[in-house]
Amino acid sequence: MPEELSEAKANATCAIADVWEVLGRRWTLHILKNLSTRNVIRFNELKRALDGISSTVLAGRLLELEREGLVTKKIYPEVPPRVEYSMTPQARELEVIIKDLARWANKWRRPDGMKTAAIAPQKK
Amino acid sequence: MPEELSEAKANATCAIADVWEVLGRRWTLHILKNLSTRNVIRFNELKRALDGISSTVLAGRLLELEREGLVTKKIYPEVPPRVEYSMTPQARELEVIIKDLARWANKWRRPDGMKTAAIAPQKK
DNA sequence: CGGTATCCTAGCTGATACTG
DNA sequence: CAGTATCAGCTAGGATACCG
Repeated sequence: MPEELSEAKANATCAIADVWEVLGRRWTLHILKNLSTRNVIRFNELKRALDGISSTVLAGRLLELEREGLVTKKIYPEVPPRVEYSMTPQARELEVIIKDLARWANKWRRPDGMKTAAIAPQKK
Repeated sequence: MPEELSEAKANATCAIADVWEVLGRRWTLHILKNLSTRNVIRFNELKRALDGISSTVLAGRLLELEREGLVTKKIYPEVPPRVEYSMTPQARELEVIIKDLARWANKWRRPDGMKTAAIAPQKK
């Protein structure tokens, strides 16, 4: 009777809604991707990896992800300061789904248009 | 040998990027949800179902979805005009993944904050 | 009915500082 | 190093009006 599967009138997307809002934002997916390849990563390290993102935005994205329970930050009271970000188990599970999505995307990749330039994050 | 699974440096999200841009936009998920419950649906019918969306935006979203190959429109040269929208097989496959996502979202539904209030029990 | 054409605004995004 | 504060630009989204 879990209606996650059989709902017909209520909105199944409700629960997704807020996560979706975060995931849909710029850079978020790329941040997650970078996190997924390493266990932990530091702020500027991540910033360099993304190259093009500003501190402002990166900090914002990370905060959102943290609030959604997808990322945890660990602060080391040192000087110079060190902060390590990592994915939560929740995010690890999401990772799997995103890979399904990636597989799906590759499978149906537009054979004609080819508008999906290999790298291009999605600027502008 | 398909590295959709094992990639470690390239961006797996690349292929997703443009679909993501569409899926991440407002209303899109809801449109898809409505389409998924019915085989075909007409413009204003959909508009009523979403209630709150403007013609401008709905038309835009539908066009985007069509371009992504997720939706097809069928125009009947009648008067008054009738246009039916439906999901493509590609979208049907995506539907499965989105349900996985919904399941994931429900599973990890914030037990504490409860900011994701299904129907918002408390205010603000 | 099923859209387009216009216009307007909130807010995301980014650049540029500046701190602990 | 790891951010915040501030300001500016652009654009997605919505309201409104109109047409085939």
